[in-house]
Amino acid sequence: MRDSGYVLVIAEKPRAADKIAAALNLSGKRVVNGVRVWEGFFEGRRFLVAPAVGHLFSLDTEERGFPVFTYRWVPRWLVERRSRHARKYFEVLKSLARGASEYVNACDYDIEGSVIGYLIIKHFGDLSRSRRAKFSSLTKEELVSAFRNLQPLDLRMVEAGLCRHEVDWIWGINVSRALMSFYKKVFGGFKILSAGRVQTPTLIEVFKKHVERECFVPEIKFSISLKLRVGSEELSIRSDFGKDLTEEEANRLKLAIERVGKARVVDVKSRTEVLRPPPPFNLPDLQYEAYRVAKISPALTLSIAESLYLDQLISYPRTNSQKLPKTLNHRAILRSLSNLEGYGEYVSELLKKPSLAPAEGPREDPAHPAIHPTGYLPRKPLKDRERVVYDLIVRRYLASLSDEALLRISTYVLRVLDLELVITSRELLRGGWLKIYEYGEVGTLKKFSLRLGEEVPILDVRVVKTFSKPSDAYTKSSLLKWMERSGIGTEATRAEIIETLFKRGYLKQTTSGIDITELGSVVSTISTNLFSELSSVQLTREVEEKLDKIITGELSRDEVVREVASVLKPRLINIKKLLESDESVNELRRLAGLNSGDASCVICQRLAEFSYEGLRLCRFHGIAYERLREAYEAWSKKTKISFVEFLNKVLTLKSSGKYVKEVAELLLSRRGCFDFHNRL
DNA sequence: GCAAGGTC
Repeated sequence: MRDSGYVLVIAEKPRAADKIAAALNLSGKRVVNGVRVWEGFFEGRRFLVAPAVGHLFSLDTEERGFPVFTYRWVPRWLVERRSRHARKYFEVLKSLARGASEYVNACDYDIEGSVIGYLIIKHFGDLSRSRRAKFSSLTKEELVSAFRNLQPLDLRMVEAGLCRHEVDWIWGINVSRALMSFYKKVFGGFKILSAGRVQTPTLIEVFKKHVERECFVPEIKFSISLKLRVGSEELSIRSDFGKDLTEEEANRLKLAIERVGKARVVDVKSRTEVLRPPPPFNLPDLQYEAYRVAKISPALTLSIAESLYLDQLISYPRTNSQKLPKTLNHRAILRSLSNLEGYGEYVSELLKKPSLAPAEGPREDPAHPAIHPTGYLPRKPLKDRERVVYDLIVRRYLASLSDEALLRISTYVLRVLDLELVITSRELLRGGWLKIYEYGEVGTLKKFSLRLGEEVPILDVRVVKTFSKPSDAYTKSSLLKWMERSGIGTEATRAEIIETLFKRGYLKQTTSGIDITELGSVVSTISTNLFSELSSVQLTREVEEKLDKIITGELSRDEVVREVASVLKPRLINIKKLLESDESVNELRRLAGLNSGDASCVICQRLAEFSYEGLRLCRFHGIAYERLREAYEAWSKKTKISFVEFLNKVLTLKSSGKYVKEVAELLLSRRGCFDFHNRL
């Protein structure tokens, strides 16, 4: 009976199903219910290949409120509004599974792919008649070999994957619900709030940046600005000669340099720097560059890349790889690209090269190669931003196949008095890949030359007073980079999670970048106070370690899930008690960093956590106050300035933080009450 | 409705 049936091969997505069918020579194409499926014989057996569209099942619960630890897998299209499109794939797999005699999970070989295929077979088929196709790329060779050597179902990978889903669900749903209850109790009304293993550490990172920037007091620095005549040109240069100059020292130095009036070249060094071509894009690199070059947000870049991919113009964009397959026919792609306006000349140069080996980066991805143009050309002109992203991908691909660029760097050491001054000339000797990828970061190019022993006239000397600036606010792009560096989220989800933080009203866009809102601060604070694990990237590391142990058989899914529940449950019960009691509003407010009636900041009414000279200050203004004191101490070592003058100066500086300015204003307004000149 | 992860 079994031999009369067919082997149902489950692919993770339609495009993968097409490739698997092509590799196995299954040419019978059918469209069932709008879904492409493939049919034919492979090594004497009847095969049918049908695609999922990522996860077809989702965790869900019927219980309201929290704590909630009961959940089950349900059809995703039933519970997620934006997943209606998954229904037709769900129905087709369900009906094809009925007639199958055997099943092959041929989804991507990672824990999510293992779960996607497993749940489909479990619900619609028969796990005891199932096997796993193990391949790391969708090339014909790998696929044929995978199907000749089908493996038993990878049940430990499946357990690890199921565990990841359950842990994220338990943390996310419970803490989100707790936050919503908190909001209702303390502020009144319903608001959708959320927390999770990836979004909460990201939110807290923005919160920390907010504190760092808004409590920032500029440092003062004195340096000497020199105008030199180099050949026929004037060159301006600023230096403190490696000394932390006081104002007085700087003034003396200025006079001494003016008296000498010239500098002498005492050392000349020249070297050629090789700028290697960049690797082709993975998704994070593309998102970073699209923002840097064209200010397109990471989420929009992904959605544009997605549509270019669906139009067959580029390869699959949700990849982490910076490598291209050895089998890729670069000449064919180049010949095709040469028909596009703007690349023709450069591409013909490339085609003259005897061999074409793309530069590679270290990042890998088991499922997909780096992003590259397919060689298919746009059938109609691309729209503005589509054109920008496509152009970036094409140029980066061409750059990866190009020659190195060469930079001539000459360093001159000048002596004036007993001090040394270094000036650098940078000249591009060979453009190489920079000719097609002009966005390469090479620094300012400035060419000049000097001989050893030459005297350089000093035309002008000034003392310059500068003030330091805080680190930049995050942008969507740099925040995404931070997530990537911290190892949280995946290529496909990071940008979306940043958008979620905006949608919740936790983050806002300002002229200087991303900032946290009042609501975001409240959620950060509660999360830090009550669910500290969720507040750091550490949770992801621990979960990953445990998943690895499930894969090796050292731990079971049940053990891991139970442990998570045992950590969460008492705390959820505790906060629930607070939420149900009428006397606890003040304690709840304290946990959120809000004032609790008795002790509030004299500036902003938040919970007072510091007290200085009888001034009650919240954590923000308290930190700002401390920073002001420290900064004044440093300033007064360098320049004669009274505390009042210092405060007034801080108020005029753009880089002073908001909380710092508020504290400075408060102190100035109360200067009659405090004798702080001497106290500091 | 709430996560994070797939994919359209």
